Amino acid sequence: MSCIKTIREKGLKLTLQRQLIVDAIHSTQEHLTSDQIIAYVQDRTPGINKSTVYRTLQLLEEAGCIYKSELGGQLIYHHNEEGHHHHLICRKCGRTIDCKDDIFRQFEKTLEDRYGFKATFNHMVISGLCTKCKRLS
Amino acid sequence: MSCIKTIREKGLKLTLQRQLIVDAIHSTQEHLTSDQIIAYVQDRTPGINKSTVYRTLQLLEEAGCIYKSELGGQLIYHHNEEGHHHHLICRKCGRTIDCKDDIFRQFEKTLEDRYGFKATFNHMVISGLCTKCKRLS
DNA sequence: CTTGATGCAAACGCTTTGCAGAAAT
DNA sequence: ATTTCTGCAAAGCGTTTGCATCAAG
Repeated sequence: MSCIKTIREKGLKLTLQRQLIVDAIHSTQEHLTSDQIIAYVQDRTPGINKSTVYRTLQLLEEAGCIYKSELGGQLIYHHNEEGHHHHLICRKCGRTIDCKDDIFRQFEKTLEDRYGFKATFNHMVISGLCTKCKRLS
Repeated sequence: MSCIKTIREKGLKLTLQRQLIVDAIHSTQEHLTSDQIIAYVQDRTPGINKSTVYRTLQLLEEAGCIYKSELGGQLIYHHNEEGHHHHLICRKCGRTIDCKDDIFRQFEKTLEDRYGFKATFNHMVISGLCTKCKRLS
């Protein structure tokens, strides 16, 4: 669990709260909203405060342990175990497909050729329809 | 000004407030935040209320006259004169480059081939470096 | 005259902050 | 013992809502 190691290395204190928050983020390959993280943590140890969760998420983000993105006006969090990657989210069933950074290579080239623009794709969240839902619609 | 026409056609009332808000959105090719729209409108006619602006923006969005997206945690608004299009925003100088929908065609195909995923790109905002800033960095 | 829009103030949801007490090192 | 973290409560921010009044049609 590299988050824990990072916390130690930075001389930060390793509290139960922080361990639980790190757990929550690693509990899924999908994104979590702050509410989901708060629920996970409070479910296991009632009494843990929202502000602690928000503070820890901020800390973990600054330490590079997690990513924060936006989806539908909500902030969402994801761990950073496998480096840069992206998500395809089905707007019907909500299924998330992870994909690697290299899908953007060709698209980046197109943008650079046509507009001279060097795009940066940071942990993108792309909305659409997955194979199943595409067939049904 | 097709927004005005749409308002009329829908039997909605054409007030000074609404005209000013439509003006604001057409005053630039770039995105505007709600704050910028509120400022534009109040600058010309002091006393116009925020809630009127928010209500009108919602109305115009539902009528398909404007787009709402998110950028850096903020909601941003853009008129819809030329149909679907996208923006490349330079994270250094803030310059906005408009680009047409067709830049995504090939990328869409890649996603469909590799993941069976039918992506939808709605008025995307892509961050990166423009030609000038790229050279300087 | 009728319907719909406005301004105001208050509520909203999510996130952040100041502070005193509590826990990790 | 010394930091640093926590819970609490309160404030912050952008946005939304209920309501009485006002204006467009």
